[in-house]
Amino acid sequence: MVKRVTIVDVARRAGVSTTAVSKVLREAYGTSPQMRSRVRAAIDELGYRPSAAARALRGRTYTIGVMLPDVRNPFFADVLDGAADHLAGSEYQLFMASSCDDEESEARVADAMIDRSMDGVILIAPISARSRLEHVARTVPTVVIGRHGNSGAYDTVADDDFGGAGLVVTHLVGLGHRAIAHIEHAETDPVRLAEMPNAVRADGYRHAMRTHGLPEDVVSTSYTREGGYLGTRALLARQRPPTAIFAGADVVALGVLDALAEAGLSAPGDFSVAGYDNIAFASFGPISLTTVDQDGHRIGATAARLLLDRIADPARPTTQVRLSPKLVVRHSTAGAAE
Amino acid sequence: MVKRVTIVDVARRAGVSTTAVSKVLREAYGTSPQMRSRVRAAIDELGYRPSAAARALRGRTYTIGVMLPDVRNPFFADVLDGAADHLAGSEYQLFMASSCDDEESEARVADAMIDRSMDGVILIAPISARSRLEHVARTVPTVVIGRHGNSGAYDTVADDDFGGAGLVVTHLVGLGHRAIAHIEHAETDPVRLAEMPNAVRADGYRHAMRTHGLPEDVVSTSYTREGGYLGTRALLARQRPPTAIFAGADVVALGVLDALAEAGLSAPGDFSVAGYDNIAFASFGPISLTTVDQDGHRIGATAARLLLDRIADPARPTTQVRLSPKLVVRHSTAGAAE
DNA sequence: GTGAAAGCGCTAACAG
DNA sequence: CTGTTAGCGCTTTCAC
Repeated sequence: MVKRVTIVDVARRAGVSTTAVSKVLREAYGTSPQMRSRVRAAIDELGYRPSAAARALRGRTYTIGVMLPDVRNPFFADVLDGAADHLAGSEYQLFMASSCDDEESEARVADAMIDRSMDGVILIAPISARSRLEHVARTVPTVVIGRHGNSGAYDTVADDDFGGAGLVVTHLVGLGHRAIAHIEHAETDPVRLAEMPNAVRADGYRHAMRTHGLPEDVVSTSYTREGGYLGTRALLARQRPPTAIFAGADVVALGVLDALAEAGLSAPGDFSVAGYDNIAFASFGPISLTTVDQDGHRIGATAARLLLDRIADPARPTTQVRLSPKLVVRHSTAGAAE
Repeated sequence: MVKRVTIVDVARRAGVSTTAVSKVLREAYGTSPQMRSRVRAAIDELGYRPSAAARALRGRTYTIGVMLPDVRNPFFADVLDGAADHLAGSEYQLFMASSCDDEESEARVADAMIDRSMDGVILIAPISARSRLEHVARTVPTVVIGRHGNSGAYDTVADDDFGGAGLVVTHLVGLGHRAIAHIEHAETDPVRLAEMPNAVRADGYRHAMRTHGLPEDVVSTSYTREGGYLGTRALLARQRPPTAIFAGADVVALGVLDALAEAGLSAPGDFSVAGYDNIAFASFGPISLTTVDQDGHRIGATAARLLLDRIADPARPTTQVRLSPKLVVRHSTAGAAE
């Protein structure tokens, strides 16, 4: 293995001290123009890049960690893109790690980021207890995406899931549907019931249904394709199935369509189906899913911005950003059969 | 921000030297049972975790970097799962970073991993020049996934893309098709033509067509949904379109189906369509795509195994693992119309 | 404006 | 078996 070029090599080549090189590197105060150019020249000639690992011990690592719950959910790709775009051109590098939908693995991932002295972390839709998130946030600048509770320890960026669910219900009611079922991600923990996007969407659904004077009809499974499949099977087994199904996430809606196809049914002919997230596949011709776009790109970019601000000033008061979603009407929803 | 517990705190608490703590941590030679238990107790009481950042300067970081070209391609999720599963239980933590389909961003990502003293890197389907890959491999233990050339500097894990393409052609020929088009990812660089999976698949297609005495019919676009869409539009515009379309990747096949749907056509009624990768959506009811499964999970697990072996012994000779793909027949392919 | 020196948390020689 | 000591590559006082 090749030996790395270090700051000492650069200093020797430029005929200056390592301190000087360090200052030029960080554009710190106290360097003359001619020293800067000599150091820069030496850096280029030698192909020097500072060791982030060594920097970690004293200063920054220029590393930001993103914890995401599920590599497969394409919605998170949009969030990542947004964060990456915001960070492009800066010295920061994004690294992601996925957790496995349980608190222990979330803790392991967050600890791993802390142990590696990352300068900041973005946690996407974490399920961990509030106290745990605050513990992380007290150790490293933290932005939480998706959770609705506000904390004095971390900034948050979330979609208005309550309003977004309302958009879907209103759309379906406008099409003449009255029996509208909602497939949600089962949740029992009281804090998560108040803070997790899935729970807030379910609340928004319930509220909207009540507002329209319609009966609530919630099926609890999980935010996966299988959850949608199982939920739909349960609905189809009823004597009087609903006429419309609002899946809490697009991946769930895919499972709904799976189950319908298996039963020889389709959307919107037999059932209207709507999702949430506007993942790339939602626009896929044969699916053409009506859904809610929560602009993952903007969410990611906002999270990156808040994080850089907090890294710059860890003491600044926390912010909660809530972005407004918009309904994307496609072909999976249509007027209710008489 | 809270101050971290360090090895000094643990040593003081346990009444031993930091060397002793370090040895216990690494299960190194030269510690008595009673010392081990005292140190372990102190670690637990204090909630100590070693700083990977500090370790980086002397020993390992227990960090493995995975560079992937596209977060959106669900096939890579399988590879990641495989690698993560193999690493579960070990001290290693996986971090991923995505590049942007150009050599410069690949270099930036690989350098970022090197700068952070990662113990090893897994590069998924990199497009960089061979010399660049070997440069990386001389700096850090490296496993390359997807590339076919073999190198003395890095291990490789690849699917038998040549054979896999043959499976598809043989399947379609067996169904009675004779006009079979292939949509590939355009490639001009000579090394990539020999090493990249897309190019090898195209070769396998050509070879299989020749073997069956059929005319080659290749459309060059890109391995994206849009590439499939555009390629299909071109095919449909012909006087005599083919009867079957073999897309070089499942995402491409989705674009094919997009274009067909737009033209009021469908698979397998009007055209047989096959893909490659067996991404999760390929099994989605309304799509039900015939495709080739290259077992991403096993590819990822194998890569992780090779990487750990190389980290343990950087001098060992390199290995090239080639995994056999298998055809998954679903409903998007059917007998050719007479 | 510049550089010598100390030290971040850990590991690895080397004595004892 | 155990502890002392010297760094790893960088940043940061603090003299000059």
